[in-house]
Amino acid sequence: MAANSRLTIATHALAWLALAQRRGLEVLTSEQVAASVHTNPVIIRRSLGDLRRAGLVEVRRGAGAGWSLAREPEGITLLEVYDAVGAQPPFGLHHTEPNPECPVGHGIRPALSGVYGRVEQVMRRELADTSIADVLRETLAN
Amino acid sequence: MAANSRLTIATHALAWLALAQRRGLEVLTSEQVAASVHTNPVIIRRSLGDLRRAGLVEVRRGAGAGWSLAREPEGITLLEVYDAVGAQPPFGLHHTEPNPECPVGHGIRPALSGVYGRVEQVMRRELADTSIADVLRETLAN
DNA sequence: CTTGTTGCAACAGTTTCTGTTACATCAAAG
DNA sequence: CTTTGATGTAACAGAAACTGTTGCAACAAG
Repeated sequence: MAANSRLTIATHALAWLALAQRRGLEVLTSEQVAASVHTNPVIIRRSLGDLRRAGLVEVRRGAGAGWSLAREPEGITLLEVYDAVGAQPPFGLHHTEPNPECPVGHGIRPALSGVYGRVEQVMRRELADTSIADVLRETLAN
Repeated sequence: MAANSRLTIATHALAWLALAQRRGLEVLTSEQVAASVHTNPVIIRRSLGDLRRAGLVEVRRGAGAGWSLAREPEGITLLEVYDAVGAQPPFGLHHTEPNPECPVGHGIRPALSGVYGRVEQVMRRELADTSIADVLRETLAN
């Protein structure tokens, strides 16, 4: 299992919830979502649980339970989904502290933090520019 | 070992080579670089080996061997380093094919590929805007 | 009370990355 | 030509993260 597919799974689930809602279905069970994503229902519960804690979806328990969007799909951005699923940032610093007696070892971590911060900022700006409604529209166009 | 520190290790090594070169040292051994990064020399050889294959550094073998920059530090961008070390992209698609009979499962992969491609593009543009000389300057300012 | 669903813990399997050891290869220096 | 000091690389261990799976408690509608 190489790549991080958490954003993909969560976005897929949200797009499917948005389409179901448009079709008049009030809720979807994690099993119904799992059938579309083609994975185990527990994976979906974990993912949608993250989104519930972030306030993006709502859940009804007991018999006849299931998931629904907490907001309009136009108002949910991929940045919110990204933050909700807690994926790790693309770049990490040194695992062990570099040699502080070397001028490079001493100052490189704050320097790289600055660069990585700028990269993450443009990434977040791009994710904030795409909504679940956008993804669903592009998805149905294929 | 959680985060991906390959770009960090490689950039650290390049900045250290740039500073050594400015100080009149022709080459650094992988052990000298490892002492600054605070890791094992084999890690440095692997990383600098990637950079050598990408044409960013040169190596001299035999006795008195070592590494040196192949170009001016102003001309080496972090984007080239990023490509050289072959880090995996930040987002991955589904591990298994989603259900093609579901409209969402059918069209979501090309839709997400488009979004992820745009994110990677802005990331690359930001990395291309920073050179090893920039990193070294900010490093020495700390 | 029954039924169907979520919540969650526990665990296995895979992958990726760092770190380490060992040894072959190579080229400069004497 | 031998010695010496370095790179190149394979092999392996250990840690961490993620997906997937099973099992069961908690819960609420009917």
